[in-house]
Amino acid sequence: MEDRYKPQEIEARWQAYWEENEIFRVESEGKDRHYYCLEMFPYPSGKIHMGHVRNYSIGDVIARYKKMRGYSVLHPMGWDAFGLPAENAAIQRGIHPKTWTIENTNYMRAQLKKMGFSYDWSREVTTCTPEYYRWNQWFFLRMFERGLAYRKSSFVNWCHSCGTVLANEQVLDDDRCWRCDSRVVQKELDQWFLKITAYADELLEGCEVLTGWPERVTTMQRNWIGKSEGVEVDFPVEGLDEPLRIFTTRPDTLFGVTFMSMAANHPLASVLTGDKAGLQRVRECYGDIQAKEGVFTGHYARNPLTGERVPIWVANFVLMEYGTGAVMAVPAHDQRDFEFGRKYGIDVKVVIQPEGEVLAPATMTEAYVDPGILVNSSDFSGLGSEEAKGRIMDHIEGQGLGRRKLNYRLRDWGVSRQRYWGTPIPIVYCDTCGTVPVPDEQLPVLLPEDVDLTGGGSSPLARHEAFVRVNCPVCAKPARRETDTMDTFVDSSWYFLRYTGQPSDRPLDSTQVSRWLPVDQYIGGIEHAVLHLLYSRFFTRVVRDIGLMEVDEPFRNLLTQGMVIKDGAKMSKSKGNVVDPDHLVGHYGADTARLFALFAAPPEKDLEWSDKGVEGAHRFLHRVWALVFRHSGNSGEFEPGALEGAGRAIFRKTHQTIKKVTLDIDRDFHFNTAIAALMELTNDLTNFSPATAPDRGVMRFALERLILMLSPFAPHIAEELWGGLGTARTSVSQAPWPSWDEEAAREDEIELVVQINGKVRARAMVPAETTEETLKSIALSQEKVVEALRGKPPRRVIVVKGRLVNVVV
RNA sequence: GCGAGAGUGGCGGAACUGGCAGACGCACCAGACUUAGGAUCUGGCGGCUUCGGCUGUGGGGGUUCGAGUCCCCCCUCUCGCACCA
Repeated sequence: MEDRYKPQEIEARWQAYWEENEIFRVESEGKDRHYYCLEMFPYPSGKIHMGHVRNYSIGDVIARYKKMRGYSVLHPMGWDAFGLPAENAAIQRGIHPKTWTIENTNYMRAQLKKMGFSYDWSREVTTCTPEYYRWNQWFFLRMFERGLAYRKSSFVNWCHSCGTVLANEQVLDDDRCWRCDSRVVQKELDQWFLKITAYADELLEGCEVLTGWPERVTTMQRNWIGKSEGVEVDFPVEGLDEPLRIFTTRPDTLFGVTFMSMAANHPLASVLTGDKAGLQRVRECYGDIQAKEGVFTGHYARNPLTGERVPIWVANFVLMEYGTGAVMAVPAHDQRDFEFGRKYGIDVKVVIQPEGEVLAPATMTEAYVDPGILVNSSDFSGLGSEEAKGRIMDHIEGQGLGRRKLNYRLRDWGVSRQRYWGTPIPIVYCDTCGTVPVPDEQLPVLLPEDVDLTGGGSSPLARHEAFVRVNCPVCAKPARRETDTMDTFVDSSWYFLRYTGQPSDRPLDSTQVSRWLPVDQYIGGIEHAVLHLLYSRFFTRVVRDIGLMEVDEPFRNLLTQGMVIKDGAKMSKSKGNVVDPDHLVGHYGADTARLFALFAAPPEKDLEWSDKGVEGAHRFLHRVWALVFRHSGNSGEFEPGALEGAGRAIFRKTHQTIKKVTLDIDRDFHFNTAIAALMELTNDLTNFSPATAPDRGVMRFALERLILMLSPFAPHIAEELWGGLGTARTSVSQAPWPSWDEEAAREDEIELVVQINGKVRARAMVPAETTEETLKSIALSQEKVVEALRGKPPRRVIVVKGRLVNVVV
């Protein structure tokens, strides 16, 4: 073995070895223990960045560790390869999106291989290939059959200059297009939707069983789904046949209604309101969080419970998107209604009194929104507000005035994109037959390659005559294809199923899915807390209901890694604080890059990048190399029970380190402290000079275990050192993870801390098994303790076995 | 505003069920080897100190023999949601 650590010379060699010997290929057969370790696949934007390095280093440690623990590990990688940047590159640089994408995947695959990640590349998935996206189409058709994919008119973000729809996240803060900076407008278009709301309840309830997910992620999903239980009530409108329907979660305040308010874009708003200028004024501050603007319609409604006549207003803060677009207003018990009512001089009627207090409309400064006792509420007066909710809802339903209703914040998922680089939606429009699904046997609907992307205006596919023209699958008359493509979140909603098996005639291999799913550990960024992770949970249930598998939840455990930041800010080109993984790997090697990414912070926290810290990680690897080199020829027999002195201490430290590293990985993947423990062991070994044969044996024993434990973090150097230790062996990645012996790890001496009144005053080395009585007498005989006691007996003595004695004087 | 999380040396971060605060690494200081050091090795490294100690985990109070850890109040920061009726 070389005397100096030269990562550039060894890393490529081991990468080739792993590849040639298919070390990380996982078999599909066998009844062994298996483990599915998955990291979010990247968008092939060109090069991997530090976020990828960190994400994939975390996953790789887990995968390699589980493999050493005897699991069959499925650890795949692929490409989220459809998407907008490919089209932009085409427009800006004249490269075809496919060429651009494939070139990027080739480059990035090479980068990932240079990082030494243990992927089973035979399972690679690329979503922009017909072999993959035909199954997007297949799933879409199954959803269409079930009424889960439907078309409706809806408002979208539209950029005139780019001639296309923008996703919400592609619209900048001031309503400008992220690409061309022109104004984005709302435009009504026919769009395809997937009916995720049909699963709203199940997705919500599923959050309960996701105990392996960070709580904040399930909380965000719960909030996103936004279920609320309430009641819909019809308020008759004077002079109108049609009642005004409202939704409320506070039926207990129904007796306190003093006006009604509706959204400015409510269908009745323009019908009822005479003051068109006022209506326009309200409309202009629709959704403005500061404002409380309203206009009186001139009409009145009748409270169906009380018969009271209440004015109907249009208010800017009432949203058409939620509930029925109209609300009953209770100024006494709703802060918005209170502010609105004050501004426009509307009555406040108190119907809930807090205990031990009496609210009066004249003196209230804010709405009382908490529970209390009902007053002025007919037969319901005197009830607690929580109880009253149920009773009043019963009454409303019994009288036929309304019905209980669940409302969700969650909207159906709009998947239409007026883009080229995506999955064509497999639908044909026929003048005779209407909306016709493309038959399965005609899939895939291929994305044509000869398109004009530079034209602007309409979507590229809509301009592609040969694509658009088609004969109707039902009546064979000329018809037109749907020219929208699918949101790329469709691609990423089921790719983890496709990794388990890639049959050419079916979307997935049910046997393999049931073998591997759910994913044991999923690792990725928090930015997908709702979007990708919610869509995948939805898709998984659809695939289940189609009958292809029995999985409910796709990801059993989720680890959301923190951002990589530098100089206090997220790495970005515009801030000029990016670290290029290529340079890093070229200079220090992949092992150093991995080690630092794992050492500098626990995975779920943000990681502050430090060039100096990287050098520290690099130095550590040099020290390990030098240590192994120095002792590579050493060996010797030893009897653990017979060890003494330094040799015994090293033996114990080795067992302690195995224990700590194993538990740190198993409990929360705290690699930073695991690596710190390996550094400690290395420091101890560096200071250990074995002089006897048993000592040399202990050194070798310790080095072997050090290398085994280092291997998931820094696999290349571990392979090389494993070989450097001499005897013929297989790849270190195929060696079993070391185990520890509690007995051997136990300290035989401890430093007893002696406190007086809780302050450390003395220390003494004592055998670890010393009894409490003896510890007490040792403590009391300490010079400082004797001084402090001055002959008097201690007030109290607390003995913590194996740790300390506190003498209270 | 609501919800969640976090505040520990110059920095990143350790500290299991309350029991030696600051592991490990970085930076820094001193020394060794050197023509040289931005290489390597050794040692030191929270603050104050009359060298006995004192003090210290955002601030204040409390429980306890003992609090970074538990309880109450306050401050700051980060993230998420933000008129959801």
